[in-house]
This record gives sequence, structure tokens and C-alpha cells, in this order.
Amino acid sequence: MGKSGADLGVVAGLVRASFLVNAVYAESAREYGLTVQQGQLLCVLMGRPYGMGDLGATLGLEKSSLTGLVDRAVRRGLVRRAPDPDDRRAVHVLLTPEGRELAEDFYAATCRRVDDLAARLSPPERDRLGALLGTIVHENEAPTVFLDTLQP
Amino acid sequence: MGKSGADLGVVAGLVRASFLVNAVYAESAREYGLTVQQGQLLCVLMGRPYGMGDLGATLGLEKSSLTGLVDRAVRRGLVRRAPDPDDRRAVHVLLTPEGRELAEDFYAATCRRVDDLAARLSPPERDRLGALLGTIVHENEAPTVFLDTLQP
DNA sequence: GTGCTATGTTCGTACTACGAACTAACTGGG
DNA sequence: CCCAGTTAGTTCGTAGTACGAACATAGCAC
Repeated sequence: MGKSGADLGVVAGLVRASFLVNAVYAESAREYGLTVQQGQLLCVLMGRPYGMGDLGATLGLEKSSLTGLVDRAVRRGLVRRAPDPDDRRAVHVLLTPEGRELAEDFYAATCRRVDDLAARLSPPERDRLGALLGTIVHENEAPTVFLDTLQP
Repeated sequence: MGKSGADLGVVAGLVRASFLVNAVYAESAREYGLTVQQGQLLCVLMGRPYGMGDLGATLGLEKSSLTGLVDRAVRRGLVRRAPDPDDRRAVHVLLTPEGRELAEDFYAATCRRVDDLAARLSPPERDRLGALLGTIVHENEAPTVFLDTLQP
């Protein structure tokens, strides 16, 4: 179906749509003077504070990679480390007020841009797409790297 | 609808599904001793040779970023630069035989892994998802960073 | 309390990405 | 024909990303 071979297999569709999302994410990050990874860090922390370990698992990074990422975010005043009162080895990473503000702006801009990608879909198509992607996300236990727009 | 809030908005669905695809892509790349960017380069070049300019536009990179990426791929014997007979400033970047072999293996492995992400969808759901993503990809003129499985 | 494990950091290496400045080559107007 | 302006790529300096190995501490189990 579809004129001009517009329909892709699921695999190519997922990969190429991801490429678009990545590009849009990068554009948003750049707009706010962030790197993609820093933007991702802020988005994750919007939900709640994380320990370094959880953060690495969520972002799919080794702990050694994370130290630097958090360091740079700390240096920019976006994030801070707080000691864990129950475990003197552990730290919690959480947004500073400025970090939260920037995170929310970045999040909103990214939502807007990603939404624009799907601009030509009808409301029922959007629902259908959201449901199908939701299935994939949940079946594969994708970590919460990006909150849903309508938060419970 | 959906048990346990399994349905996401389109935006969060796209972002989080992209995160999964990125992770899978990285895993594939690692399996073949490639970085994500090198894998992407190989996948693009599977379709045809590119000039540095077109390549930058396709991958969304500045030309200065591309020089190094291609240099490293050349150093690994995956890719070579060929002079453009019609323009002595320009070069064509194309896969070496080893590069093509690796590209095809990497491509196949990535297809398999991405396909697995959608393993729990029924055939009609997969078709529907492919069609919806195809619309997004075409409406937004996503470059051919990943060939469709059934090449025309 | 002594070994074992878990949490983070440090260090060295390779890669990514950008903009500015540069070289070489093409192109169009005179 | 030649020069000005443009285009294709490279070089260079800077910042950030990502990893594994080695490390220091702190908790935990026995």
C-alpha cells in the first residue's frame, strides 16, 4: 500500500525515525547550550533524584562515564551531588533549581519538536502510533529517559 | 486503555523507542568493533558512494566532523576516498570490500536486534507501525541512513 | 574483625563534534 | 584570459563522550 513506496518495514522505520528523533533532540539541546547527553541527564532527573548506579543503568552508561557527565553538569550548576544519609559511599544526583528550570524548558522544546515530527498524522493515527510504541517500550523495559507528557 | 498505563503519548513513545533503538544500535556496533558513528557511516555507504558534502548532509554532521570520521574508517580499511573525475576538489567515499562485508554483517545484526524489539507485535501491528513510521520518515525527509530490508 | 562486595572516582586512551582558518579548484563577469 | 567569489575538503584547537583498569571507602557476612 502507499504511494511511492512510502511504507517501510518496521525495522527501517524504527531506525530512521530514531535518526529523526536524535536529530531533533540534538537541535533542542543545542538551543539550550546543552549536549545531548546533558539533556538526557536532565530529563531523567526531572522525574526524581538518582544514585550514580541507577543513573548509569538508566542511561546505559558505565559508572566511569557517568562521573564526568555529572561533574560537567555540576560545574554548570545544573545538578548537585547529595550524600546518601544511609550509605556513606553513595550519592544522590539531583537537579538544582536552575537545572530544573533548564530541564523543563529543554523538555518542553523537545516535546514540541518531536510532536512536529508527527504533525501530519491524524489524531487516531497518533493514538495508534503511541499505543504501538508504548508496547515496544514496555515489552523491552525501556528506562524512563523521557517522561510522558501527561504525568500521573 | 491498556493495562498498567502501557500507552504513551506519541512524543514519549517516539523518544523512548528511539532510546531503545540507539541502545540496540550501539550494542551491534560494539559487537563488530565499531563505534555507532562508524556503523552509521557504513550503513549509509551501503547504498552508494557519497561525496563528503552529501555525506555530511545525510549524517547531519559538519564537514569538519566528517573528515576525522572518514579518516578513521580509512585507517581501519573500511572505506576509501576516490577522486571525483569531474571535480578535482571533490572526493567520493566508498566502501572497500572488507568494509562492505562488515557493513552487511553489522546491518544484518542490527536488523535482527531491532526486529526483536518489535517481537511481541502481531504481523498486522507490525505493518501498521511500519506504515505510520514510514509516514513520519517521509514527511520529514529523513535521509537514507538505513536501508529498508526489502530493497527495490 | 577479616574477607567480600558494592559505590564512586581517577586515569589513560580513543573517538566525536564543532567553528575558524586554510588550501585548492571551479565558475562567472569583464 | 584573468580575477573575484564560491565551493569542497582539510587542519587545528577545544570540549565533551565513553570505556576499562585500577583504586579508595564503606557496608556486609560470617
